Amino acid sequence: MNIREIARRAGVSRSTVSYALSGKRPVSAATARRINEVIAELGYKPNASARALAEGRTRTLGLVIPPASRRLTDVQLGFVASVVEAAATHDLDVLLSPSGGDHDRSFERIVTGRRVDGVILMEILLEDPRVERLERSALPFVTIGHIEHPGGSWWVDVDYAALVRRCVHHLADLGHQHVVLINRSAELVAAGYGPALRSTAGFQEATRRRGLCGHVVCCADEPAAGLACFEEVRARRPEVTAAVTINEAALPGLQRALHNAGLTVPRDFSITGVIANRLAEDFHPPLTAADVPAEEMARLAVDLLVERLVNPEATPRHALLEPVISLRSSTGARPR
Amino acid sequence: MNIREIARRAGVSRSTVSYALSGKRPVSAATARRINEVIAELGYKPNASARALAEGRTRTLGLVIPPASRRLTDVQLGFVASVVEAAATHDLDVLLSPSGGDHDRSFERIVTGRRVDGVILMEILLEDPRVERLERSALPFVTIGHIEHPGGSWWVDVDYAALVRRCVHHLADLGHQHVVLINRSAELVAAGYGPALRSTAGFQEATRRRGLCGHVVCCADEPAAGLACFEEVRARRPEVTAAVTINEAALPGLQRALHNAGLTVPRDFSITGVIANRLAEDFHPPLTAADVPAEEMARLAVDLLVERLVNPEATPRHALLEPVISLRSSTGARPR
DNA sequence: CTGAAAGCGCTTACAG
DNA sequence: CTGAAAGCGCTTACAG
Repeated sequence: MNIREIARRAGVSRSTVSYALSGKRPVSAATARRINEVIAELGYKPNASARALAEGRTRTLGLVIPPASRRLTDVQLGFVASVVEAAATHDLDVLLSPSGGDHDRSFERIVTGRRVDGVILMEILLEDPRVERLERSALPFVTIGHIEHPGGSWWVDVDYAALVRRCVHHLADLGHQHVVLINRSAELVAAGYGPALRSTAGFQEATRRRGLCGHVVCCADEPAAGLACFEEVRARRPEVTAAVTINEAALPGLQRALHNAGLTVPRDFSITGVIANRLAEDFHPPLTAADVPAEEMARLAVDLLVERLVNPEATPRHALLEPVISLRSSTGARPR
Repeated sequence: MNIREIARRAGVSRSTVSYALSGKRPVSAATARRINEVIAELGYKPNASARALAEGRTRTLGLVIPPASRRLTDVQLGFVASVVEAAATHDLDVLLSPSGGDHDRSFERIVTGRRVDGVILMEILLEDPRVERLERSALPFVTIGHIEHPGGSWWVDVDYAALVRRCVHHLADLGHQHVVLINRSAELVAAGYGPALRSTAGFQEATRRRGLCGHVVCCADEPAAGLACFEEVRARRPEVTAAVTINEAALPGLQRALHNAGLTVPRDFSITGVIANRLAEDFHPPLTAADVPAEEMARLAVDLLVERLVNPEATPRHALLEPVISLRSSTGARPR
């Protein structure tokens, strides 16, 4: 079942069928109708590989995700689904590629096999070999997260520094004087993971400005680490009355640690941070936090990439999102 | 940069380059070395579309996921990442397609555009139009979840009936006499979602056999519903001392409801069920539950699909997994 | 062991 | 408004 068969049955040439399908050349109403009838009758769809080969584009985007072994957070996973939906609105398919670990073959296939027209790269590091690889490849790409880049680049990010600053100001307004930032893992910080670094910077700046005593701790991305981390903070700095966190995976452990310590939120201890909507609402009590707008980020990333595909000469653009902080129930006045 | 250029630089014909790459025809050691040098030097990779067109296969699998709008559970999302990893071990790429909602175009592209060699279909219903569509299409596919099918079919599933039975037996052994099954949503049950139906069947059979008083309630896939659902059970059936659940999304609400009711698990109330490892361990206290083995399911699904691709005449095979129940800390003797 | 050529199923100048 | 033909970059019988 191919275009030749459709042409034969409709009594026209293959080019006419092709043009009827693409609309790139006018086709008489009668001919178009006949062609469409045959197509509908046989359920014909052009062969994607043949079209890609002829057109020089695949109508497919690559989405590079962290490997499953490094357990994806809720936000990350929601982001994947949202990218697929956003791409679908442009009639683009999405090819998934794990990277890192021992998945270089998969990443190389994406970059160099001309399987995709462009790439969205999640979870980039300040020094990221994948970014360098993509830059050499001439394949258009958009990153989630950003790196300061001389020539400018295409990205979407959440302004972690600003959000964490706002969280600190909120706590300062409530009278807290000793606060802690529960950051992502020490490995990520060492690897130059932007959100972890920028959160620290924002935290330190805001605590300084407000005259608070601020303390930053790294915490692995898992509940057990959250528990241990909080217990250590309580032991070493009992004067701390509030925490800001960007570590979603640690939340259940944090919750348990608070419970174990007999602390009631927000009466005895306040918590805020940058957390996926869904997780913030599942916390007990619901967290006052900046909701990471995964859907919006996905949509913007796809839109930027499409813009770059349509116009390869476009000057780099980006979007730095600063979602509002949703006031829920996890922050309160400093206990005395 | 194409195969002609490689051939020219290596001083051989295009076919020899192709055979050197595929190994489908012997190539003299000297020639092979020369070709490989040129390839390495130029970083050449065959154009995937051209190869797909010539070979008649795309080396790509389609993974049909539920739409992001219907929020994916943790298990489902982990499954996606695991499928990508399992496919990568076969050097296969994965094309993602949301289905349901208004994503029929995407699904149709997958099915009919010859974009993929085979499909893995998640979250199937007893009467699933997508399954029927795939059956008509002659595209090999494997489902996650199964439907009784006359001719046999290819699938991977977890034996929810057996696992729920085992949970009930466990509770019966601990002396519980009034137990409840917290099922997935009424909509899913109405739509014929297998795990929901089979869990109910297993629950009813086991409670009958052990002479327990069992009660089944449906619960929407979200924390708020879990909370409301549990409160209603407490109000209407205060004699209930244990719950079995397969509803992961409701767990945070369940947790909160238990807390609100002043119940300590497992002293006052026991909980068990079929729950993703990660969530079971995040519960407080950690849940005694059957861990849904998402990674293993993903690997098996990919392996089955690959087997079917390699041998189109193979008789349908399937895998019904019955993971062990991990004893953690959420079940105890019936309170008196 | 190697090459020349046909063919995969499209798109798109070129010509009318 | 339409058609014949070249071309996209591979693979694979066919021939030697």
